[in-house]
Amino acid sequence: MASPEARVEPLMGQFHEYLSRKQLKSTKQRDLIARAFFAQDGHVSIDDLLGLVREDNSRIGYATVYRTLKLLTECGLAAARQFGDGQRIYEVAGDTAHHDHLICIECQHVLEFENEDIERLQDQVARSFGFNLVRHKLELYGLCPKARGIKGGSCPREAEEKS
Amino acid sequence: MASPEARVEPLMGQFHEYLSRKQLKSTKQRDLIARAFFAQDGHVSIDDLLGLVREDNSRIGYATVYRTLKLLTECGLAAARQFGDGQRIYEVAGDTAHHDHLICIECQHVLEFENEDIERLQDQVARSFGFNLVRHKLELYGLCPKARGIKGGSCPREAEEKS
DNA sequence: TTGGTTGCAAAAACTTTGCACGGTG
DNA sequence: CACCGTGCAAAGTTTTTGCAACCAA
Repeated sequence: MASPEARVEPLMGQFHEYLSRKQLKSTKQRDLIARAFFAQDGHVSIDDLLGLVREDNSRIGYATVYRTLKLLTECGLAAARQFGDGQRIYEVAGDTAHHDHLICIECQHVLEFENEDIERLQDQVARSFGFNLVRHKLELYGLCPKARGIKGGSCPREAEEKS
Repeated sequence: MASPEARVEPLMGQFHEYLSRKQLKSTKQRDLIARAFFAQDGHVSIDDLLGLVREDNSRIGYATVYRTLKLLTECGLAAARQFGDGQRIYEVAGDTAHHDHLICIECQHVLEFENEDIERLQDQVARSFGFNLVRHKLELYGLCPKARGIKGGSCPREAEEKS
């Protein structure tokens, strides 16, 4: 997967595209917040993000961060999460928009895949409920060949680490 | 999957076991709340749950519901979850494996669905990578009929609130 | 110019906590 | 009986909203 730095620009592009499609405006604040968000590797809380953007512009307030994150969520570039009883956090979801994940529960390796048939069915399901599908998240958890004990089966993680 | 009714007793058993292991007490309120929670099919918000238990005992307050749900989370019988920007909701642990979610990004309503074709394809995909599929998580995000501006289109959330 | 946008502060929503009383072990 | 749990209300947190000034298109 792309490193955090490398993905920032493409994601900014998607964000701007969404803004103009919706006739919304690009502003310094939105850009600053979105950029800081995309550059994060893992999960960010509102406070984290506010702290980051205030390094650049100390006058930014919570409201703008909340509003921008809401926009990012609407266009599928961010996803709200909550682990346990902790506070709400956001994660970059842009890279999950067009491919899905296959995760080995043994070695934790994550493979990405795409499958048109599944996407088509997802669309059908959404339509059958009267919904217009915007994005999706699909995660498959299973055992990789090695973990299954297949002789010669390789663990995708090990195979990759050699490179 | 076990029907909601069928699983209540075993889960109550686990809960009581946890309580006694931790030297905590069983009380009418805890039982009432836990039972109502386990009997739910999908997701429950604190408010839903409070409403349910108040049918039986109108003097129960938020605090007790929060405290009980915290206990249930600690012992792994409940999981806090958050879809989009909506409020925190809880679901019965282990209940996520067998249905998927369709979420409106406008009104935050969550519908559950099952689709055998999708599941079959997921299995195929996993197999094509040499994986043995154990479980999955699929979330579809879109706009409900009303949010799409369809005249007469109803928001699932509103439709539900009438009942 | 015409809206959408921002920052601030106030309001609302959501959770947690302190305390006196009540109930379980 | 000792102590944990409960309900209530108050306190804390987190998130949203109203509004006048501002800024991008």
